[in-house]
Amino acid sequence: MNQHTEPSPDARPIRLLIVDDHPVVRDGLRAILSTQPDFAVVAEAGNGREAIQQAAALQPDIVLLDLEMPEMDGVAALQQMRAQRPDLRAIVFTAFDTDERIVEALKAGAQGYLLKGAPRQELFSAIRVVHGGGSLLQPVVASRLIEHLSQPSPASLPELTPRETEVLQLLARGLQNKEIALELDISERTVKFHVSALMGKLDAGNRTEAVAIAAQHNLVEL
Amino acid sequence: MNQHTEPSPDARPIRLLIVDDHPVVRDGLRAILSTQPDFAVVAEAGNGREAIQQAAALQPDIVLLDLEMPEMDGVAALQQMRAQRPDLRAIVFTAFDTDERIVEALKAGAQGYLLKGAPRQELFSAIRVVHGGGSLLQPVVASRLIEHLSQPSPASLPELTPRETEVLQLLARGLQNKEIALELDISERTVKFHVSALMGKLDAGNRTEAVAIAAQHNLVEL
DNA sequence: ATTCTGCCTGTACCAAAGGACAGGCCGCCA
DNA sequence: TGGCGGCCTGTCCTTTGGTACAGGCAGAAT
Repeated sequence: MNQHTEPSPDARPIRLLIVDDHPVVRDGLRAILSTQPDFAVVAEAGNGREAIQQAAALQPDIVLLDLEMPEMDGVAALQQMRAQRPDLRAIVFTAFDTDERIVEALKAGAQGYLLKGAPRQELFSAIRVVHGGGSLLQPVVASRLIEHLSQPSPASLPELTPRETEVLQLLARGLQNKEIALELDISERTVKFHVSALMGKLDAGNRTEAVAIAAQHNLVEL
Repeated sequence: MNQHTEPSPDARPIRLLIVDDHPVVRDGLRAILSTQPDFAVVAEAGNGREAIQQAAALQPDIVLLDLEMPEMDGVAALQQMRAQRPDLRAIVFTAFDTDERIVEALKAGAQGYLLKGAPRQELFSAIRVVHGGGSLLQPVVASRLIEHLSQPSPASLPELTPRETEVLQLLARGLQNKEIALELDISERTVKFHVSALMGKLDAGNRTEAVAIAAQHNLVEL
């Protein structure tokens, strides 16, 4: 993946669906993309709902979509489309570069993320790469993504003893005290002791909240 | 970020710490990096524990580290180092390209991820970019990351009714039945009813497991 | 008009969870 | 040596959680 796929004019063209709420942008994209012999813009949509219909009707290979739209936003639309056609690939082409938007879009199944303003060659190449099974993020986007991933504060949450950590893992699997006791070969009473300690340290009112908090700080193997 | 930072030979060089369990690799890296006037390899380490000591003692700008190591692996070491020096930046340089490793490393705070075998120019450029505050992933690595993010199966888990979804959210905050009842203005008995339905659909034996499972399929606002 | 489903409620009963209080064993460290 | 922290155990008691069984109401579908 990510290898350079050369345009091959004689092969079947890559079928594209353009989704953006601004007609001007759609026209512009269509014009730019038409210059490439291996691309074919098969449809346009002005919002998420239309996009879903068009995607179902015209079977594009790749959807090029904006995120901010009336009616139904890009992420929701993308989820729908991919639920219907898991093989559909998508490139987000938008002005938004916040980490939340990026993560949302990628989770929804986008294989590419380009910011509006990207040079057209970069857009062309992204389409070909994604069509070839690869994926492509602009470096800026990758940076944002990494910032988002890198854990904000490994601090702030109290230290757990090894034993507490063990108990926490089993707790997260929904085992009850008796079962945990059996698993760790200690008495049920001791398990209660550890669970209480755990709840205290995690500032949880009960075991369920403790697991939720632990999951949030992902110190638990779900 | 990610702009090209040109080498400036007269400026203070970028201080590097090389961490790899193979002496040969360390030697090779040191030799390659020495060809660049703006780099200074200030130390080497053969495992995570050494790396932490060296990082504390010699205050490198950037750590170049392998993941697979005896004594203490790269991820654990990186977490430690960044806990002590949050400004420290790190580039993972390894042969492993599984999505789990990549995500682990990035979560631990790495700003770059290169596979061994990357051309040296790419390595140089990565170091400079990361030192300049940016971050850099090889396209292959970015692809893996995207695959990992894209949700595997929005299906497979049963449909929840709107009411059940509400209850689930509150459940995940650790509220108990009585509190949920108060919140939703229904009887505690009804809450129990919904919780049971929830556990049935999620195939959980108790509320704690239900929350864990829900978190796993991230259908819960933690 | 009937059926189905989501949503709501009740009583009764038993198992599990969690707090209060009290204590023992071991290894580390000043 | 004494103190401290992690770990383990116990009894007693109250509050929650969860199941079983039984039923009502409203809206949508047929």
